[in-house]
Amino acid sequence: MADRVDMQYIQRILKTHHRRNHTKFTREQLKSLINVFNYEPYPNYTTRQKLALEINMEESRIQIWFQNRRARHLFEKRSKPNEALKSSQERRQDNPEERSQVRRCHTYYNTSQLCTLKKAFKNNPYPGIECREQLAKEIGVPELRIQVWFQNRISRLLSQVKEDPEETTDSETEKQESRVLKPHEMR
DNA sequence: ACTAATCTGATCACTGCCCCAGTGATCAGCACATTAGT
Repeated sequence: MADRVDMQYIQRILKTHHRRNHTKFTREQLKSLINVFNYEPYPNYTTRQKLALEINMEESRIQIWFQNRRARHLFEKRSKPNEALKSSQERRQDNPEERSQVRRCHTYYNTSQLCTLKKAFKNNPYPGIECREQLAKEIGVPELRIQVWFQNRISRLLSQVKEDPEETTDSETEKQESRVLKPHEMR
């Protein structure tokens, strides 16, 4: 019985799990991105926004590009440890100015927005791009903030389940959330 | 094959409340994260 319920759950998620379109950067955009990366591999929000305007690309795509670029760079440089990128923590220790560096403004969700997000999470903890965009439009928050909200929520739920797998609750919502499957377990 | 997109877990940063829990933002990923579009 439980297996059948899970299958329905999995099928529903797979059906609605769509990725964002693959972004194709132009040669000029890549040139600008690489230039910035070479002297600032950890650009703050202000820098990313400025760059976004400059190359006419969403700031969220730029943030992801830098994450992927750092991952490749760190992988390539692992054989030469002294050339590795400094972590953000190390950089902050080196440079007190870094401590006041601009992070993106904290997003505050009101009760109604949170209610919508929680309802959506209950229905599908791994929403695809269409679903996230619809939610973003519905509650008036950028799509990437929705993605981060879901990432934090699933992450905290999974670590909570790991910490106390025996935990049982009477709440139907929590019961449903506690049987969340990881994406690779769905395939 | 290359690389953008996504996921997980850890940690930072800030808020509201009174010392720490809650939560959004950011980051790495080490038998070198995985998945999927081009």
